[in-house]
Parts: sequence; C-alpha cells; structure tokens
Amino acid sequence: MTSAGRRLPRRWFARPSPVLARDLLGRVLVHRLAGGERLAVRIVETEAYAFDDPASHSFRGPTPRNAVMFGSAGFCYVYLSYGVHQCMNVVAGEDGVGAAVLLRSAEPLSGIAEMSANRGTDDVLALCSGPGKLCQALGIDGTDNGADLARGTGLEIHEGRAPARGRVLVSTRVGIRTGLDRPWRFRIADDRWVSRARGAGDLAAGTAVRSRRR
DNA sequence: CGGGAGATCCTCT
DNA sequence: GAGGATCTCCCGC
Repeated sequence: MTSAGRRLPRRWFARPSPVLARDLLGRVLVHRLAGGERLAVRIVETEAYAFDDPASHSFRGPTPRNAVMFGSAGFCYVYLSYGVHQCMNVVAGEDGVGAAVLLRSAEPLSGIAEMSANRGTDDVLALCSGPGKLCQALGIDGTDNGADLARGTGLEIHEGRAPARGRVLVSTRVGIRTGLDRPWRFRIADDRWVSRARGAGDLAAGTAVRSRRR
C-alpha cells in the first residue's frame, strides 16, 4: 500500500493560490469510494486562479456556482466544463477571498483498474492527463462540490512527496483567453504524467522558464 | 502528428 | 442567448 503520509490540515491550504498551486505538486489526492475502494493519484500539474483574475470564476463576485470558492480554504470546488466535463479545484487563501487551484493532471497510484473502467480505456497515460479526465477517473462530480478535503470525509489530500528543488516548470494557463499575463500553471519537469496541453503558450512559456534558470 | 470542429448544458447577462 | 478553466474524433499533411 502506498504511504501517502498525513492528511494536510486546513492552514496548509490557506495560502495565496499561486503558492498553494506550486505546493500541491507531488501531493496525493485520495478518493475513498462507498464500496471501500481507495483511488489515489499524485498531482503533477495545477493552475492557480485568484479573485482579481479575469480568468477566474470568482472574478465577478460570488454566485451560486462559485460560492464554495468564497468559503474556507481546503474545500473542494467542482464545476461542469462545456456541459461535459467535471473539473476539480482546491479552495485557497483566506475566507471570503475567492481563490482556488485547478487540478490539471496526475499520476495514477492505486485503484488503476477502477479508474480505467471509469475512463473507458486501458491507456494509463490517458487516465488523469487533464482536468476532465482526472475527475472522470476518480469519480469526482458535482456531488463532491463543497467537500472538505482537510477533514477526511472520503475525498482528501495527503502529504505525498514534493518534487525536488528546481523540478517545477512555470508557464501560462491553458484554455483561457484572458489572464494570459499570469504565469500560474505549474507542473513537474520531465514528468510523463502531465497533460498534453495544446496551445501556443505552452512551449514558449516552458522554454522561457528553462532559459531563465541559466 | 497537429489542427480544427462538434458535443452538450449549465451559468450568468 | 452566448459562451465557456475540455475532450475526442476526424481530417489532412
């Protein structure tokens, strides 16, 4: 059994979303199913969204959909994307701020048979390589909106192991048309489990970060 | 293998 | 009534 370490406490989540997004890399998302099965994945790609961020659902203030974003850190915000895909966020920051981190892709650790069934494919590289795929594999949907990740009610985030220093790539976010000035997409460098993000910004931003380190 | 379009429906204007 | 924090399939090269 994989030892994912302790469950992370609420104060750990209560930081600015770009800080939390980076620190979520390497952590383990666990979903315990009603049947007793335990699905676990290692987070390898995230994106931060903030209250004053035109790309964020919270940008125009609280609404019924984004209400969870304006609550306490460590809660789960799930929304339906394009009427088809569920996407999971981790609420960040102080209460009432409206910040969150989108989980974009992950490495399957346990419960792979169940995740394959949920996704309808045996291609393990395609199980969690995107925000919609990740939710489908783990069986996360609208009923998980508002779940308390810090309290351990079946959907939890455990300590895992952070990537080695210098192993984090930073780039612009994917699939948005505003807020492209913010380099708030984080992923583990040279990790085969990150999503294949299409779009011009990806390679350019990635190489920019790489060359900046020289 | 890269790009483009359609699916599909909820949310807010 | 328009427009998505996406995914997959189906082209064409």
